[in-house]
Amino acid sequence: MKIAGPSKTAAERRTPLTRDRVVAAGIGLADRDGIESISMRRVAQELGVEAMSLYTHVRTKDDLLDGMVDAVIGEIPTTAADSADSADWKSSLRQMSLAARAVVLAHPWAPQPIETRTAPGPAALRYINAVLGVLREGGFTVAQAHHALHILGSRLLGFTQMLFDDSGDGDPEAAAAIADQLAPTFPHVAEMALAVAHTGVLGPCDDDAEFAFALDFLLDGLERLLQRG
Amino acid sequence: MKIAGPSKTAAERRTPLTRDRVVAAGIGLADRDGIESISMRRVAQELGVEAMSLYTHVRTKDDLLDGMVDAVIGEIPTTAADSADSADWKSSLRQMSLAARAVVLAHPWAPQPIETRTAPGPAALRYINAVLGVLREGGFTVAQAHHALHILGSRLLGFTQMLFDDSGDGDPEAAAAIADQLAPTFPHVAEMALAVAHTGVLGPCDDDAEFAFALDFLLDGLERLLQRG
DNA sequence: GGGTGTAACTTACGCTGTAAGGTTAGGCCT
DNA sequence: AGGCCTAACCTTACAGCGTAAGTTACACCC
Repeated sequence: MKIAGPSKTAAERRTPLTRDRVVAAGIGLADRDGIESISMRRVAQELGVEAMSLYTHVRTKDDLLDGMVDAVIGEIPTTAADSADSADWKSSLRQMSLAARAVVLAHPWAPQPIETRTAPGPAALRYINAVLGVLREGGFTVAQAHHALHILGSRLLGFTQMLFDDSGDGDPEAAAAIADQLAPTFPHVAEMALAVAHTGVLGPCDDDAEFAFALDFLLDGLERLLQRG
Repeated sequence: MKIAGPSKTAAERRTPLTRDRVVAAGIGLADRDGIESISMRRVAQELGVEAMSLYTHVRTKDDLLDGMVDAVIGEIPTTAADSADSADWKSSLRQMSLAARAVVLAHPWAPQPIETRTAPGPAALRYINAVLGVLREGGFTVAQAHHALHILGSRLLGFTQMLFDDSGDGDPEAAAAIADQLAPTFPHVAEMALAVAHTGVLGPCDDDAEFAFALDFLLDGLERLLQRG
């Protein structure tokens, strides 16, 4: 039974679903509520649609995650790779890593699904290709570039995953209490926790410094690798 | 209604559940069927018990994962940290990383839950404490040791997570086909894929070499960091 | 033997991903 | 105009998930 009325075109009734719109809705939801909130029903709800409708545009939930990951990686600019000065591979890679980090900071949920992907999407390939291009034109052999890729590892994608989260919550007093508790059994851990709290790890600010330090450390090492031949 | 019969003690009827037994069952299941097969019902089944019974010994599923992760980390020997020769921090760390890698290879599912933990368990603290001890006694300042921890990152726990899995499946012909397909759009990726396949990445064997190379690269860098002061 | 404590079981709820099939609307051909 | 095709979207259903709440069975102590 259908109620008679002025019929509307599909476009009028709703903007049509597409893979891009589904993926974008997933990214928006993850940005807002975290990666764990991603379910087919929630994403569909975000689009004013039923869960099963998504399957017209996305093969499985994993395919949706693939899309989200690749879209995020696609946000990373690779313009630094286009520098004419091939001797400047170091600052190109530095720029690219920092750009990647900026994107990841905007999508803090991204590292987890990135690390569980099995195959790189087109955007990931494009990015890796750009990195390899910088290295090769900078004088690295194929084998050296391969090593560099392993060494820079996740930092090329902008994240440092720590053994544990040491970005203190900014409360030196609480840190001191924790350190006191740890001291008898784990003196070195306590010592570091205290020091980190004292010297003022102020959230993302000092994490940035730590990221930059580690990145430069690695790039300097690669430079020596290159010079050594 | 109860059928009369010779009553048995709880111990006779079944070996009683404990947190350790639950955790061990989880590890065994994950070793066999992968981390994705871990569900309260499956783990319970492994123990001949109902799912809800696990909650007597484990607060939530996440607590179970915490336990599994910490038990695995607890398998890593830290004897290398007890070396009397404090100048030999480099080989101590090398030994500890390789030992960690051996443990992780025995539990390939471990990296994923490790990376999603938020707080380190006792075994993790013990391990980190041992690493920091080696660094401090080797002459590193607290700040330097902190940097070293960030730089060695996941390698201290024995894993290299790659941007994508480049351990070719050992079929140079297939690799060549893939490379041909990639070449027009991603020439540098294709080049590397071909090279990796040619020079014979033979599965875990060459992954070991790659891991060792990256590890030594980092340790050498740390040594210079130490000497520079 | 009655009370207490503990460990295991049972039931139930609201989620999940997705298979199978139903409905609707527009485009195209005769 | 009538009929069919196709694509998009919806409905229903199922097996599995984590876990809250309530129940039972037994060991032990007074």
